Amino acid sequence: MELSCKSEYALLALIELSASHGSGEPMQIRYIATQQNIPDRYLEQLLATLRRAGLVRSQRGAKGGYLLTRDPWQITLFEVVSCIEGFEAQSEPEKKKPQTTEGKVICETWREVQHAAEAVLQKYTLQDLLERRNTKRQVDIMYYI
Amino acid sequence: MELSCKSEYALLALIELSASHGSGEPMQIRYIATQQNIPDRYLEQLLATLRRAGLVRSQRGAKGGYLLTRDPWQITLFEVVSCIEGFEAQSEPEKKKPQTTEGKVICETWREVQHAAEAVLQKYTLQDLLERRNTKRQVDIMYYI
DNA sequence: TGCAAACCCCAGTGGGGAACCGGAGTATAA
DNA sequence: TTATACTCCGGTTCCCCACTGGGGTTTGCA
Repeated sequence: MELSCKSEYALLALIELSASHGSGEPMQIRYIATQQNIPDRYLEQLLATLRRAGLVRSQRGAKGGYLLTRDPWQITLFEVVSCIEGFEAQSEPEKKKPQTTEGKVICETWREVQHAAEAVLQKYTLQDLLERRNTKRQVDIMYYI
Repeated sequence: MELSCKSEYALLALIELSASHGSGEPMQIRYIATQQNIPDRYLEQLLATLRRAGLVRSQRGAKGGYLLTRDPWQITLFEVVSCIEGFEAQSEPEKKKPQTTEGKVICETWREVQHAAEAVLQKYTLQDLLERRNTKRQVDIMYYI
């Protein structure tokens, strides 16, 4: 039930990328890392995972960095956390524990819990997070004045 | 998003206790453990946690064992997993990380996910699990014939 | 052409928690 | 009184998360 550090970092980075997505300029790991203070060598690995999943693409060399492959409203939070957390591929034919009837009942019920959680993650996109951040910033400015 | 072994064991044990709750007879750790094949010394610790949380009570000595303190329909799955997983007491004034605006947005969104999951756990009781087990057993018997 | 800036890959480490085991102690029914 | 159960406290093993390091390779630019 806890949000892992990994997923949080990934989401933070993707929000940052979403914000500058209009410009078409790639954004560097170093910049994102200092901006959200995430350990940069760690963020590098997360971005590599996101790249392999096709959510971002990278530009190597000087003036390189990362870019979203799709627009922010086309990327759901579910895609992000499921690729980072890696909960696909449990359809492999190895996890067959000979469980009791009670075990099956619990398992089914838990699937219902998971489904409810995933439904929430499905309905939000990076765009939504970005907009919420922007309105929140507006509020902060109002208080500041 | 994964159901921990701990919670699964605890739920299995509580289903077992629910099944015999009408009799008023206490049920031994050993019996539950072999029935659901759970390591018995481990189950002991889980039951101790449940006892401290007030979900079960214990009868020491010969012919002792564990009993539910309430009827099965009065115990929600949420109570069980939250006391086993121990996610209460984060209202302590220590977890205040100076997070960015983006961090807060993610945090709020995640809370919504948690809330959706908890809602499912709130609506089911041990009674429900027990009934689902019973109907499932009926089905198994039908197939057997 | 050189070189620095960026990404890429792989291999660790260490700290903490999950899962589990053992043993000595205590309460209780028979 | 004794066998049977729970109780308490500690230790162990294993694994994974978060993080670090040390090599690369690719690329823009002076």
